Amino acid sequence: MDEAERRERLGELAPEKLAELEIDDEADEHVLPDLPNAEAGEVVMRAAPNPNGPWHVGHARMPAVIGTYKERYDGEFICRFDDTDPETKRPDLDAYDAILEDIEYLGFEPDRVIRASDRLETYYDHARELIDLGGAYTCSCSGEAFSELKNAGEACPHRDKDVETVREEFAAMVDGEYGSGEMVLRVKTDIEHKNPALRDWVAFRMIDTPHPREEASEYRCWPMLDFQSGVDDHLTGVTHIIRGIDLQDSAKRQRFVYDYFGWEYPEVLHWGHVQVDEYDVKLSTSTIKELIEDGELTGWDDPRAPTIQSMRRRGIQGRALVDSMTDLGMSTSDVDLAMSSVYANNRDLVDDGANRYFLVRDREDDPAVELPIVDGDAPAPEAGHPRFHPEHPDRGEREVPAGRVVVESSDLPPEGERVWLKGYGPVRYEGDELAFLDADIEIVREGDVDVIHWAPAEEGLDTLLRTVDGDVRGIAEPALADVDPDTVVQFVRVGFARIDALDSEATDEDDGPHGSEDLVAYYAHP
RNA sequence: GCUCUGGUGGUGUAGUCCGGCCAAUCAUAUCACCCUCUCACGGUGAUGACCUGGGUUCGAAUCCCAGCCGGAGCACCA
Repeated sequence: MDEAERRERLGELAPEKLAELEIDDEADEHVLPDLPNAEAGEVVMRAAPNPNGPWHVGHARMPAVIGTYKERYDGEFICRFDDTDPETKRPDLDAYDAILEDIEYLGFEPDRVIRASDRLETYYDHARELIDLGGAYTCSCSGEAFSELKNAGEACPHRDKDVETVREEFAAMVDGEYGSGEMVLRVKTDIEHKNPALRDWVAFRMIDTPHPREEASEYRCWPMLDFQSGVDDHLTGVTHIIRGIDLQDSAKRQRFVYDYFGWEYPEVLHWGHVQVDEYDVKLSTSTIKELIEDGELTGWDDPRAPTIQSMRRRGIQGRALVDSMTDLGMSTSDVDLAMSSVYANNRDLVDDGANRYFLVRDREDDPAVELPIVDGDAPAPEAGHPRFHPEHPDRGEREVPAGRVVVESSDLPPEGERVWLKGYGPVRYEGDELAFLDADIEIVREGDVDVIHWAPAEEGLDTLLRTVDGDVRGIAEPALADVDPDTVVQFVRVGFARIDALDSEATDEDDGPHGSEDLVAYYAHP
């Protein structure tokens, strides 16, 4: 009796028990904890990426979690680009759209997309208001000088300037009359606060480098994250903020501004950093960017890169990544995401749809060997006919021409022993040929004979399989030529892969496509 | 140094607020077996964890104290 039947029986015998079971099921789907003080229809959350590059897999967590809560609470999902540093975290103009595409691939669509660099006047207005409230002062101390005073809990001489002067100096900042480092606007908090991180922090500073977006290129006076983000969260009606533990003090800093304005601070949740196993590459936009610039990686979608674009090119569905991310929960400690969990989720999603094909790999430590199939105790058929999918006979069978074939050398039995070519039949390995045998599938069922995959030597497709661990060459069966690019297939006994192209374009990579391949595929996982 | 913050199997997670139903949940991983033209899927089983030490209590993963270990902030980065 399978699960469905069991439930049906239970429904007849004890309906109330079945109802309990179903309630439990529903609870299971809520992997994430409830949001504090959340009311359906009134939850607003935002992802606030810095557009300094396309996303790595760790970035999937924010849209995954926000998107999941949005669905649960019928809330709103804002994507706000916090692009207020034209210099050290300089925005990459292509990254805005790349990030939006990454979000779409994950299966979400932001209800609103905004850019902080469009909103400078708003921040200036709030700064002026804050100055009038006596909550901010212009300061020309050097960073080091102020830091020393701050650590000693002492105010700098600028702290007591009269509002009029502050107003004028801030206007001069906005007008770009100071150079980088000459003047900042500080929020007046508590210079003796026991946590030094909260003492009179910088709200605006001067940056000489123009912003890469043309619309914002004239501005020189830029808000710091805590000011900009704090103002925007309030103005856009954000009710729940999720941020990393690196921003643990942000809420405490921003509360000073909220208090000046009489605003109510949103609920805040923090979570730890995500690391991903299986990659040598650090999960960091700038590191990946450097590797690409140095030619160590071919691009953001290099299969060896721990990026969203790479996942996508490998045929891993966004949903699989999202499920793994929500499984991570909301813990404040750092977590390691096991890629095997993403793969397990993806397998659930693609196994049923992925048709089966043969790819014989030709690796240095396990080369493909080419052998003719000859008549043995029985005449050798001209072709094999394996199913497209073991559980879907209705999808039909492929035709794999026999004659001269290739197999992976480690699959070959000892000389004189038998092996079953999947979808074709039994052969005996005779050193330089494979002799077709008069035997039926019983020899396999008895356990004496292994079943292996194979491909025709002549009609086979010269294939490049790009994997996390580097490129693998091989020969694939010709039926793959009829598969549309972007289809996810399973290479029998190898793993799932996405068909990338049916003819390759040459690259200047050491090991990349030479342009002669008939097929390029990206490996997903076993 | 100062200030936050956290520690449940290899990984993630439930349980911790309001001690007993927890000799600890679920998933993944690994191994074995079953199924199978031997991959994958599916099924069965096994492996494997409450950071340490005290205390409170009839009873502690849960409460208290100390220690150990980890992460973060103290930027004119986000």
